Amino acid sequence: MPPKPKTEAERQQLRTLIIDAARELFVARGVEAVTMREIAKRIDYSATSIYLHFADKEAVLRAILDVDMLALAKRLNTILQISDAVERMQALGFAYAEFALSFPNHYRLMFMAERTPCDPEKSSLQKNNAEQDSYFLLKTVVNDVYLAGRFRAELQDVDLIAQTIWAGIHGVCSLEINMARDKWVNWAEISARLQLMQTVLIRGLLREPT
Amino acid sequence: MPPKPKTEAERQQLRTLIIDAARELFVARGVEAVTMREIAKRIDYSATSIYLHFADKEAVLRAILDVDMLALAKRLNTILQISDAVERMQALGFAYAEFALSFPNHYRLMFMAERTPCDPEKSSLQKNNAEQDSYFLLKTVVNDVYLAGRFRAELQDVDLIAQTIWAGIHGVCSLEINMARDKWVNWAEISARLQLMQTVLIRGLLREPT
DNA sequence: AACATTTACTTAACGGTGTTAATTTAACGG
DNA sequence: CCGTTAAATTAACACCGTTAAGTAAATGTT
Repeated sequence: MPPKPKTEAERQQLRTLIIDAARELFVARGVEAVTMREIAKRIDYSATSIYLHFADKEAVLRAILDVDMLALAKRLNTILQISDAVERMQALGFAYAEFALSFPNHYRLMFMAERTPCDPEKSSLQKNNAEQDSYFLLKTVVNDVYLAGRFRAELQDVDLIAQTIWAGIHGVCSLEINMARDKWVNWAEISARLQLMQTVLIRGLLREPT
Repeated sequence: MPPKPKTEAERQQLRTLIIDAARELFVARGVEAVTMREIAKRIDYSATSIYLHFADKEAVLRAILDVDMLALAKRLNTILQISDAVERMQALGFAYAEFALSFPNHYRLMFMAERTPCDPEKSSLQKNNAEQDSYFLLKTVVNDVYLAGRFRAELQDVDLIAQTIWAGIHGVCSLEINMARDKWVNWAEISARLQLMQTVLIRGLLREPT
């Protein structure tokens, strides 16, 4: 039974209703496995109604990722209360990994699934705002360590350092998410793998005296 | 026009014809985007003929991965000619990354795409044979470094060390493959990222003197 | 030599997909 | 009070993976 006029607030409400239903299903069973009809059923609408709010399935996914990137950034920002720069950097790695391993399907959507590249222009998130942009937060945290003169002398590119740390932690998490059920490899405990990666990153990047 | 009898060799030939056509398409455009009808057209058969040789699309993919895992192992084995254990270990990392970055869609199928876990029972590859099992090759190479007493004293688990190296290299490669087109991040050169990861791994894992 | 059987393959068809077009229903502005 | 418009629906399209049913050629048996 379709009534007519809808305030902008109501439209937005329905948008987030769709996003939340879709996320729950995507996370539980993967994007490809979930149908538009299924998402619609979940919120008692017809499948075609979704197209009044999103261009296509991909657009629903993008909207979800935008919201979740913000959630990740918010979560990671809690480490800013740590005063020591190096400790803060390590804590960021652990917080990131905790997110990835707590919500593996989430993480897969965000950082492992094939997708069209994310354009800052088209995102609702503000780039270079640490509260919304997790990469910028990482860069900031790395930069603090850099300014404290704790990195090895030859390491002068903060982006390069940040990307190496990201790669290390992401490597551990993504292998865990994708391959850890594989019987082929005799996997060590994920906590041990994560801890060793952190240690290796710190030892490999910081100056010798502690 | 269907003739009747086919030798086992001919059956096998058709199997690899299907595999090769499917791989080419999968690698070019991703598994989901390629249809069975398309694979069939490529080799001038009807779509249903594929089902005479494979249970379903997933089975075609598995067969491809089996072949390609072997190809990767073969490629990586060339590093065994290097005599120094530490150099050999580094060379393995570079060779692995070269494979991943040269055949990104291949690599995605093998190590990044969601898939049912790989069971050694059902694979044609021999586990713990360095010529076919790349993880075993890595473990062997790591073990040589271990036996040479080059790792830090507290590192006693060869699997853990191997998995950390794998995670580091995989992290660099998978971020490159999935995210490097992303305008959000100011990416450093991939060669610099790979080199720094190698350096960090070596510094983080090996004993101090050299 | 004739014929039933088996094999390799094809076309037809099924249920389901993302998406678009056409249609209905309800509230608003005049 | 009625046409317009917005929100929703149902119908429909082209295509997907897969299965069922059908067809043609080589074989083994008689």
